[in-house]
Amino acid sequence: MTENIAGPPVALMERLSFLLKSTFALLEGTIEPELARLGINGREFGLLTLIEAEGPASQQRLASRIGVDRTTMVGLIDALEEKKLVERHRDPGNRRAYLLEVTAAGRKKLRDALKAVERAEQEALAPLSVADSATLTRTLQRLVEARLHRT
Amino acid sequence: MTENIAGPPVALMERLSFLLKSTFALLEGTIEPELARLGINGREFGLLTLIEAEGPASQQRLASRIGVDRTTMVGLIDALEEKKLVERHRDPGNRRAYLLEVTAAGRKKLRDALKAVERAEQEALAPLSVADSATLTRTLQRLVEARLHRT
DNA sequence: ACTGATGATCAGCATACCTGATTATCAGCG
DNA sequence: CGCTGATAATCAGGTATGCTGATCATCAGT
Repeated sequence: MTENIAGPPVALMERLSFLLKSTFALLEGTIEPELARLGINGREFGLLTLIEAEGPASQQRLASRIGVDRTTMVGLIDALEEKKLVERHRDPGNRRAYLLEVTAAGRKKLRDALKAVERAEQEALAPLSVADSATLTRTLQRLVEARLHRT
Repeated sequence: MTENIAGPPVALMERLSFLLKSTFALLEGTIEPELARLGINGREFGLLTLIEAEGPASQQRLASRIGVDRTTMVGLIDALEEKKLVERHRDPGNRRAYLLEVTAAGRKKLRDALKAVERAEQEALAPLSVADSATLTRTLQRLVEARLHRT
């Protein structure tokens, strides 16, 4: 009954980093195809979410919020702008910077994508009870928040 | 009291994929420097763990166990072999394949690395109670295992 | 006006990973 | 035996990604 038919060995199943990486990969495998049908990817979804939540903000400010390099952000915004989901507006109070804003189409896309992501998350969490899913989310939130307060 | 001083916006803190990725990054940031002092990285640690657990096995068999491409495995084993931590032995029963084995030095390295990893994990989990940490690990294990049984 | 800092951008480099082809070996079958 | 198709490892090449350092425009303070 305790065979090890397939999958990783027991030793790795004890390693938190392996579990986190595997679980993330599992979730990504569900989410990315869904988002691809909407013409975006997971990172773009996250960035859209961020821009909408943070209101108009500069690229560097947004980049620092999600741990993306400033030079990488250029390409990400390029892609979103080409898809007419966000717009670069010069900041009148600081003409070096842009104020990034989500377009109406971007908000629509975000709503659709959010539905898809939530569906994918629920599917990925299907093996767990609702209570256990909620506990998992809260536990991870605590870890991420604790990290911020330490830095 | 509910200010949002820094860190990601509330909207992203609800997204499981974001939480998993962030938590993994957090853990990696602790583990990798520790392993670097031993001259290996996280992936090599995982591979060493796997080879020791799975006994002598072929590259492709091991690769499939951790979701690594067969061509990527070549370079990984090259690096471990150069460090004298594993050895390629031709399989006498199948001279196309190698049987990979952990050397004595590799086992020693693995023991040291395991200690470092466990220390880093405990540090990363410090914000949680021991019970909550155990729950987190078990929950993630259930998700990963459920995935295997579905495939 | 001059100086140092900042926001966005770009060129160039390194890394990582996969696709497809190659070589050696195997197993099965006439 | 000697084919034939499959398999293990490898390598060459392309692609994607992300970073470092430099550049240009702008700002803030003197």
